[in-house]
Amino acid sequence: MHKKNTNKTMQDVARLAGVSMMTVSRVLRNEMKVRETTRRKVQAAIKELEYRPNISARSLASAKSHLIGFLYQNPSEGYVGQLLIGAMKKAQLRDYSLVLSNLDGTKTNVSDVLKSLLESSHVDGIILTPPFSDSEEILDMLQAVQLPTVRISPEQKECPFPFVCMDEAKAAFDMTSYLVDRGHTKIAFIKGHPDHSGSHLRYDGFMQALAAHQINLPDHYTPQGMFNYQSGFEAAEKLMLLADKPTAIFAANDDMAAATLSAAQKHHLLVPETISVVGFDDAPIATSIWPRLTTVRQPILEMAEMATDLLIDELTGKRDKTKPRQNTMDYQLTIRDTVQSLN
Amino acid sequence: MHKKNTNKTMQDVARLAGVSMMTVSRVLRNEMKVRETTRRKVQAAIKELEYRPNISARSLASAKSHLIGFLYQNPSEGYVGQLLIGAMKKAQLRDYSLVLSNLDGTKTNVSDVLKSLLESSHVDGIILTPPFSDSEEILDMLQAVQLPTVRISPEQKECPFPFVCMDEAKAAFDMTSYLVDRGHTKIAFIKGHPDHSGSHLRYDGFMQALAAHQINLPDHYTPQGMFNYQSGFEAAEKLMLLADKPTAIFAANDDMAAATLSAAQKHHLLVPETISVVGFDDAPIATSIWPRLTTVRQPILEMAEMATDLLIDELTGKRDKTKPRQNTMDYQLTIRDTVQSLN
DNA sequence: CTGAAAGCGCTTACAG
DNA sequence: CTGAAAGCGCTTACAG
Repeated sequence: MHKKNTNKTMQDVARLAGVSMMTVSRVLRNEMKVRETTRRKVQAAIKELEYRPNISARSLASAKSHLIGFLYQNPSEGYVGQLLIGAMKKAQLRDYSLVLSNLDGTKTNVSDVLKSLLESSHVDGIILTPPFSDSEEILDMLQAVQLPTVRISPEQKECPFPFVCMDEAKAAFDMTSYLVDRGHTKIAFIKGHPDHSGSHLRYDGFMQALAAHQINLPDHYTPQGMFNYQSGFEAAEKLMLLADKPTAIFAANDDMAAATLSAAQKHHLLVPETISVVGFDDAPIATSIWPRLTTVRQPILEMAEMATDLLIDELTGKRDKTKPRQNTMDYQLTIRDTVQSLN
Repeated sequence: MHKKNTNKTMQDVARLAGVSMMTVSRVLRNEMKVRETTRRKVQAAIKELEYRPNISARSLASAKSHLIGFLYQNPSEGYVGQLLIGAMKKAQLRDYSLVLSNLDGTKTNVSDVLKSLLESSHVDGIILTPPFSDSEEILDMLQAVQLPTVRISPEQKECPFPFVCMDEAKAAFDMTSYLVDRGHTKIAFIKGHPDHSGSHLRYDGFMQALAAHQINLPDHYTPQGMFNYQSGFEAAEKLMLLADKPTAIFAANDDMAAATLSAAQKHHLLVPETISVVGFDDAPIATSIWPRLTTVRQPILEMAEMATDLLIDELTGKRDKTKPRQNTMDYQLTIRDTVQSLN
């Protein structure tokens, strides 16, 4: 019953357009070597018949699965969620599906998990998200099997796989400067998960800004967090218990910034009156807390979309040679309500 | 290169096991009519060859896509996220893939979106999440095309499609009673999105508990929310501005309960000392805020898993006639730190 | 309980 | 620029 539109086949289109299946196939795959008039005839026939190619048949014949593996870990739900939505959207648009692979609990043998993913799913390509974008183990394996791969926010730019990233160090530098401009000199920084390159980049930017403004960094002002809420809460509490409290806390991501707000509440510190807080990402949580978080907006969704496009271009041989394989996107300081000016 | 394991085909297994492809296929699909000794031989061969069936070939031959449509809307990210994880996990386990369809921006023509999903994706079945589990428009369409469908947390139990739910009214009743037992009599309720059946069920349970305990409900004590943070925040503020403030607020879901905590902070009300707050769902946010939220734990993930199983059983003809098609799962009051006893 | 044959709807070389 | 043939790896009737 619901197959009424299913039984229109390439043969039908070919017949209606007065060409061979081969030509229809060419038009469908956007190959260049088709005469313009022929192309139009075929496209008209496709439209009239409401023809939809059968993905299974295509996959079988081409020995391609039209599946993309999406490797992730989940320290920060909001971040990964955005990434996923962007990738999913683009994939769907271009007739690919995502196979999600959560490598959370697998500290020991990431490569085993990857291997079984490759064997069982027959993915055509891989999207790597932090911290896997910089995992030598994974990168080596992928290169060995020559599986097209694209990376999101890697630190290592030399690796041959294309990527899309953001200048996280510069963004952290700018955010720190913003704080300094508002009169803050006692600024603490909650570090992110050490496996994630973003942690280092953001920390570096913070340190550089401090140096540039000749600001001293007191002891104990850079507690370690893990990018999740719990670790951020604990790190923030340490800071709040210090005799010489900071006037501003820069958390390496929004989840930890949100946790810092909670910790402030627990310790009866008013944000931003008593203590200013800024985050990084502009994840959904940034506007789901009160006060709304001042943070660095990363175009997370757009980064995922671009990465997915890059990969599919490569898979379909549509790679535009003029398009860069290394893309650095813009960020933006998003000023909301968690910073007080001391001037 | 990465296809080393791909080229093992059913033919190879058949040869090694000394049977026909037909028999291998039967074993693979767990059909009953295979002699036990034959089955073992085949299974051994599969194992030895590390044979993995080619999904595309199977789909093509069987005219089934092995795709399941997952319809959702996104008022509460945490809730949908859990649902998604559960469904995804089970689907993957049983060789199915999910096609996500977000019906958020499409107030007007849900049926158009559904129609195009059916035509373009050739899904074998559908998982309906709230509020679509009760959408007559969608239910009618799905029945018309006879597409196997399973529903999560519907209100209408009469519809022929199987479902899995929870006794939300009873859970709300219990939570309200819990508040009453702790001496609260001035209890407000922030209502959920009117399209979601859960909103009514939870509200009903709340009202019944009040009646059972002969507690009066002051005017303005049941502001309307929409299940998201923003609406919860506004509703909570209204309550906090009342001359006759409640001592406890029951938000119809955790997102709105979290917002209530934020609103309390804005208005310098201490939780739970000055005002108690409870939620519903036990979504991830419940423990990502401070104080940690007392709430009703719904087994969201498990519900999605069961629903997916139900659907795949039906799709593969494995439906166990003894298994109920209507499943009501257990809930649990999860007591954390946002309720103060007045006794 | 088991098998030989046909075919699912495409794409891939290979010609022209 | 276009086409005829073969085949991708399974499952579906149909026999026995």
